Amino acid sequence: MPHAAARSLRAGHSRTVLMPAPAIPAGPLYSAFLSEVQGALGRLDYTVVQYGSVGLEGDEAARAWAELRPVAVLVPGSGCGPRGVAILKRSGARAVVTLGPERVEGAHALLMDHEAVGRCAAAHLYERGRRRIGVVVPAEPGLEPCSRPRVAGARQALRGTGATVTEVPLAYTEQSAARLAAHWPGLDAVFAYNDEYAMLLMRALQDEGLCIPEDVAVIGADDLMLGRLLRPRLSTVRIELPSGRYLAALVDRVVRETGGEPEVHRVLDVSVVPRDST
Amino acid sequence: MPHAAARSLRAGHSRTVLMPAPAIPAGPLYSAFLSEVQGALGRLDYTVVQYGSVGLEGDEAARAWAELRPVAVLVPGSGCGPRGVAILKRSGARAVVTLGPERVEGAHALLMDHEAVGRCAAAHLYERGRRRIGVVVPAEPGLEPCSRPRVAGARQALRGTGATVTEVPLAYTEQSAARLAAHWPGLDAVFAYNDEYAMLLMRALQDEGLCIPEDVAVIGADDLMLGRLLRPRLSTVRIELPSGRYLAALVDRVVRETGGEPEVHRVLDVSVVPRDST
DNA sequence: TTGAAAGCGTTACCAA
DNA sequence: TTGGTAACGCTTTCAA
Repeated sequence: MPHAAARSLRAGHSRTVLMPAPAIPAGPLYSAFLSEVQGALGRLDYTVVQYGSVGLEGDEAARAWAELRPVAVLVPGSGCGPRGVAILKRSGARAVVTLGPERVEGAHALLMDHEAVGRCAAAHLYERGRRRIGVVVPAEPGLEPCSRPRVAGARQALRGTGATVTEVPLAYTEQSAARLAAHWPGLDAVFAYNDEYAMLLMRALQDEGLCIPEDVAVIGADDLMLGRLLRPRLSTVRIELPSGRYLAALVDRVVRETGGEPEVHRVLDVSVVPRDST
Repeated sequence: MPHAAARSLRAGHSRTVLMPAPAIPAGPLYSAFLSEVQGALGRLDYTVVQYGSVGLEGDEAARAWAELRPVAVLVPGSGCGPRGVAILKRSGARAVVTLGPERVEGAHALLMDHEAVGRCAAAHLYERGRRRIGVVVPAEPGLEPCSRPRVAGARQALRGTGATVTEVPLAYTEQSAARLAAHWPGLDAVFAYNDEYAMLLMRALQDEGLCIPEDVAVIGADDLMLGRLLRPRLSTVRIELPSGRYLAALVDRVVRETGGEPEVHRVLDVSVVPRDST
């Protein structure tokens, strides 16, 4: 019964790819992507390990990861700054790839362009004739890295059109949604961050007697099954992540050809799925 | 910059707790539980590692896990038989804990009593006067370990009452649900496996002109937010997993006091949340 | 108080 | 072909 630690000590390197667990439990879309990546890397003979680095801050976390001497690290969100990347590389990591809305100095990046999501949703609402457009900002902590760029994207898309963008804070509770609906700030459309927040908000608005889409158009994101089941059917922004194979291949290539400039890949394929709620 | 492998090699043991990633991407309930466990074990100074063992079969998988010489292994579902447990213990694992519907020889068990879920749902439907009761069996592979016991539990609860239990296969697609609703086998109630399948089925039944709960009572499970947002509001079986701290404490105790018989803990706290769909 | 050496399980390499 | 040895990085132990 071999001993992995001894082997990698002797060899001076391992085939471990480390994926620090995201701080927020991932949604269905992202966790499907992660398990695809796991499968694909496994088929390339890497050992994929998700590391739960609870409550470690910044460089602390990177140091903890470095102790495992992974050959590659896939960092979700903004879990690692430039200093962290340097620590990892110094410890022998051949590839550090960040998955998130912004790139990090020294690391390869799969740039998840959440601004595009916001742009896409806002443009769709504008085309539908809406001019007072809200963008839901979830109150749950840890979602800012996604929600901020979505707001920014919506603003971009509507710059110079005369349409207004209003941030709409919303917690994922019926109470919060009811309160919002009761004091609805007269918006004629809202991009609800994702399909789940959209369902929550739609129900609250309907309970207040507002008609969707006549009084308020609602669009979600992620194209979850539940959107198709709602009435009116929920319009949504479909977000396509790259395939797990794609990321696995990137990691493998970078690991092999050790040198080379960090690559930046824009990876969110975004498209409106218009249905009945807008 | 210390080297974890060298340290654990020298020390002869590690503080790594291994959690093989479940074959099926976990639902919101279970993944929240897992990240609680991670946090709690982290606070007890264990290093929690999720290992993506893609496509390894039975003892193969156990051998791969054993190579990492974890001090404890938390095996979800039925990922490991008695032989696997023996392999792990021989490799030095002080605690092997299975999380699933049935116990495994030699391992401690957190017994997730899915039969209780089925019993609870069926009893509720019976109390509501229903006699021709369906139980959804998801067509998606990998859910059997949960769905089988739920069916069995429903049968148990209704044994000798004269009520009938019918298995209702259903894939998680609108098409499958529509087909089922179009040829609805005249059942007056259905336990839909969970809230998501319930939403899918409810919509399909409504689209066929059936009234809920008058024509068909529908109950889900998991008490997700979406059930509260549906109309009629979805009755559901709330399932409470133990706290992460509980499992972490169990692991810690077993690791310290090395000997001792395997413990079996029944851990699903199950209760009906009656709403408007039954 | 500081420093040197042994040994954990592997594997690469060299000698027989 | 086979077998023995050294070295990977760390910790523990023992000696100066």
